[in-house]
Amino acid sequence: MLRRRCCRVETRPGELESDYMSVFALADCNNFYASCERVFNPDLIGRPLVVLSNNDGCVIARSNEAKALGVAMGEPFFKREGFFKQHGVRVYSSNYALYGDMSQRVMRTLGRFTPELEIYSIDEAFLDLDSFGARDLDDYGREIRRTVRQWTGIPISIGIGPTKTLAKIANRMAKKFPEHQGVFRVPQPVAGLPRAPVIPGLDALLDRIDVADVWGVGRRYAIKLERYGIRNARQLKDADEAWVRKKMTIQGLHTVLELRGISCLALELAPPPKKSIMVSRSFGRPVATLTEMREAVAAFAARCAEKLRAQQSRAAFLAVFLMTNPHKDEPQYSNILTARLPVATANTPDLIRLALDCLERIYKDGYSYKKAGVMLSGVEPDATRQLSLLDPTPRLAARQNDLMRALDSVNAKWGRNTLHYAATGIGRPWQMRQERKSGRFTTCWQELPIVR
DNA sequence: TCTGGGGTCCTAGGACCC
DNA sequence: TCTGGGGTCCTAGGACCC
Repeated sequence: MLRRRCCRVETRPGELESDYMSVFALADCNNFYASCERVFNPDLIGRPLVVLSNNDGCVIARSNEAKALGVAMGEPFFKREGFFKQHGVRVYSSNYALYGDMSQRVMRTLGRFTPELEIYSIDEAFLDLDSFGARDLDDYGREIRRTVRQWTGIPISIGIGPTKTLAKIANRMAKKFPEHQGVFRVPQPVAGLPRAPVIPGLDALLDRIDVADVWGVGRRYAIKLERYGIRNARQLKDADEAWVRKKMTIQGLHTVLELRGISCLALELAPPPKKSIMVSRSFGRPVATLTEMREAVAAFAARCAEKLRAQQSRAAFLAVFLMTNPHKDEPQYSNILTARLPVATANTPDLIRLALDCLERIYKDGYSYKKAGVMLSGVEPDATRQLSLLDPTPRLAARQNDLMRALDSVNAKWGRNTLHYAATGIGRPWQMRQERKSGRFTTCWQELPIVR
């Protein structure tokens, strides 16, 4: 998920809207998934612990102790299983119901400290601290951190700075060096024009940051920059604007300006609705029959429809794709087919029907499929949708909407898939493997003992 | 045996039109 | 044989994020 670019600057250098008195904080949960597991199993505190991706494929979160053992992000679990046993590393499947709920608790807590909060990802939020300039911001940061820890059990780090990019860097410092006790601040500009703010100590700080660790610089750009002798954040900050614009597009230029203390990326308070929606999974075991594949694809389509309705939108196009396992020495096949819906819709049966249609046209017998998915595009908010001659009659539309609303509210109350379409299957043998999942500590009353 | 899922934005280039 | 200039729209591919 990435909602990064929302500009406050004009793209032509020299026409910048001055905004250099902003103060951003980035609150980031430490080893979030690992920390969530620990909240409900204190036994894990102080032990090496990893959380695995879907299907228990690879490592996607590590406690500090696991990091210290040299466990890398993204390592395939099967290659490390022996090592984990040997070093007593505790291993968990990902438990998104738990992490999602813990995330909400953290975000609600953070919301008490600022009127303006951007939830950037499951474990990160930007806070607008503009109006707290009179306070000691380091002190305020420590108070936020203490409160989140106390109310949710989750440890966080806080980085503060005049731009989002600098707040990100500050957060890194807060995490990396324990002497800062989880809070680090890049000072506000003390002088200078809006186009050239003066920030004390900035060069010395950025000199210590690898260019690859700058927000917006990925692996590819890091390699490219290195070729031109740019290895750290200070060198990137001082790079020529036109050159950066050419080599890294407008987004790269924004990163450079942000490093200088010129805010280009505003806070996004309400996430804009998604323009495309995808649900895809790798299967827990290979799927080799059309019957099973139909269930899986129907389930993906149904989930897409739920996401669509959750953001009050409809989709005009639907695509189905499937693929075999490229890591295996077996016959390979993959394909994708996109189709237009007669009218933009968020009605689950319509989406399932079209998805199954597409599937039948690309499915080939004789292969073991590893992964499949459904994608929706041409997604528009209900309110602005073009009307069509093919639209269902108002009466039918109202009935469909009522039915979907009822379905969604039952599932919201009693848990996902309490009510579902038969086409999506019951046994679901293709479902993800998650053999090491912790309990649904916060979200599932069904698992509590029933007291009579 | 076993290698995640879900997004966004930008640019270049081709098709097409006048 | 000669063979403009400028605009729009769409798609593919490349980059990024967590």
